[in-house]
Amino acid sequence: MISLEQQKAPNPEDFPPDLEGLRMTKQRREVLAVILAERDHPTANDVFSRAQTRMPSISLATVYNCLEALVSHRLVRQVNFERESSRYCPNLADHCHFQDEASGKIHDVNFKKGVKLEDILELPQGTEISHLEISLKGNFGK
Amino acid sequence: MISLEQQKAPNPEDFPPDLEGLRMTKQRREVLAVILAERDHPTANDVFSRAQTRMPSISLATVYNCLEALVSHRLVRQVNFERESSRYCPNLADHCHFQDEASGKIHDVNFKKGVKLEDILELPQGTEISHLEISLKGNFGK
DNA sequence: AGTGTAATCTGGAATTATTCTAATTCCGGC
DNA sequence: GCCGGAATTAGAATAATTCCAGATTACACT
Ligand SMILES: [Mn+2]
Ligand SMILES: [Mn+2]
Ligand SMILES: [Zn+2]
Ligand SMILES: [Zn+2]
Repeated sequence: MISLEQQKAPNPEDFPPDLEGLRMTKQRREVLAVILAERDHPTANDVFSRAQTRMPSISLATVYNCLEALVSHRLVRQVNFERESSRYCPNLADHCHFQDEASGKIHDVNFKKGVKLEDILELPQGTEISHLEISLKGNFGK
Repeated sequence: MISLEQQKAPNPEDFPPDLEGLRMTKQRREVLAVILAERDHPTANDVFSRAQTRMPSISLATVYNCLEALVSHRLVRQVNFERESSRYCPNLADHCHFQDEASGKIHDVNFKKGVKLEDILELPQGTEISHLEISLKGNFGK
């Protein structure tokens, strides 16, 4: 498991051949390394450009394939803001996203301790949540 | 203001000439009436088909224009689920959306009384939220 | 090492929701 | 009734993503 505290860019070669049941190909390693290297929520195109610097032959279709594989194996999170292009996030902790309207930057926002969604939403008995996305926009303080 | 409890489809002619500062044209009335008539979160295309039954000359571009006008004047809410096409909702109360994976249906979900977002999220001092979207998927109970 | 097989990768075409454009029509005020 | 701006329209354009079909690679077994 890759720590989020990790500061320097991970070396793609360091990933085991099989992560969470996903066979790690050269391209998947590179895409994952790109996403872990910076926590700026890049788009597929951003990932493509960055991956190309070390792997000039990678194709955009492959980046999409890898992202889909990584997301479905829960190694990366897909982040959506309204109808903008999807972004990708290496933070696997429960969190949501805030886009600062002035800078365009997307910030991770954690839930306060002990908060459960069932506590704040009027969900009928027996509801099971399989997917949740919370997206905020505005002026991010500090 | 149009009540949400309203059961029968509203007559487009009943809307005043100016709603929330938005000039109500024939097409905008029709689009709004379509959205108020059923609470099923139709897509732009759904709205287009329905509007055509009473107004065969309306164009899809106009439906998009009207939706954008209605949304930006807060008469209608735009609802997004991941990368699916946008849907439109007449419920102006604070609420979020739950898509039942079995039926595909989208349900409105209210917040419990007295819940404030600041209570559950770790937002830095001075943050101002201008837009918020919460989308859930799973098995909707009941 | 060599072979078979399935998975993956690739470049380009296709898809599709949405936006843009430019011409026409409409509307409220004079 | 006329003017000017706003709205509508059909169709073209855009852009993110997905699909496709052939080439490449990786793994399993000999
Ligand atoms: Mn700010
Ligand atoms: Mn159900
Ligand atoms: Zn994140
Ligand atoms: Zn709704």
